Amino acid sequence: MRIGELAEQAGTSARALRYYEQQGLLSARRSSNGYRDYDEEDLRLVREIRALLEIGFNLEDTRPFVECIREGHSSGAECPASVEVLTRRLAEIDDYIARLRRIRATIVKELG
Amino acid sequence: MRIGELAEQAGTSARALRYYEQQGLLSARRSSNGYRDYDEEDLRLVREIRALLEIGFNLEDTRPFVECIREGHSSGAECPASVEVLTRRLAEIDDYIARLRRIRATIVKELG
DNA sequence: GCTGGCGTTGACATCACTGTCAAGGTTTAC
DNA sequence: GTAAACCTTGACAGTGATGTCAACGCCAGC
Repeated sequence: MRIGELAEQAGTSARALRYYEQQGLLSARRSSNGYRDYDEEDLRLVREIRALLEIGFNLEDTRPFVECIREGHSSGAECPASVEVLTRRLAEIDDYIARLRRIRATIVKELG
Repeated sequence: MRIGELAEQAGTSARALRYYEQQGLLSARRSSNGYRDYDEEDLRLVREIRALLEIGFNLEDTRPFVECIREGHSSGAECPASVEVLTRRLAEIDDYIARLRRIRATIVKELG
């Protein structure tokens, strides 16, 4: 499939896919005319990336998941490096929630 | 007081203060040599700005607070426009905390 | 064979705030 | 009187992911 279709299926843009490729997260065979050519595995990969981005990871954080899938695992979260990223992010979220709670209390006091 | 001292007292940089001025949040008398000259009121103003930035507001959001203080109120949060900003931010925080909780649950499940 | 829609690369724009540098003027301390 | 430390303005850099535009190539339908 070509880049436009992959983008649509994965809910993103061709521009974003080219960027992921530039960052080494995605690679594409080329058709004889130079067009990028993707398969179902690429679709799974991009969907994993998008899902992670949507919950607040940055692109670099998605790398272990991508590599995990490339190594043949069905879920990107099955590899130690991915687990480490998940664990770290979990701690960040807990910290952030705590911080937001403090800020919330400050605002409520201001409003009170 | 001059810009360097104000920056230090307010815990920021001269660069940032010039930026606030450029954005119309801060104004400065000029000494005969062209140097910016600030007083205690400016210090209060900048501290208010910094406090708001630190709890996640952007510069534009601080404008109502700054104007509130300029109008003579002792706290920037005393004016209706400021209250509106605080209320909006409170709702955003609540939404964000809820979202983070959902993300947290997702991650915990992944790690499961 | 033309038009429209897709693809290609490369480059610049965005947001918000700040760092940093250049090239110069001023003040302070010795 | 000179060096260090401050000030001035203006401009460019960088973050992260993506939008957007330019200038061009390819292909399908009519």
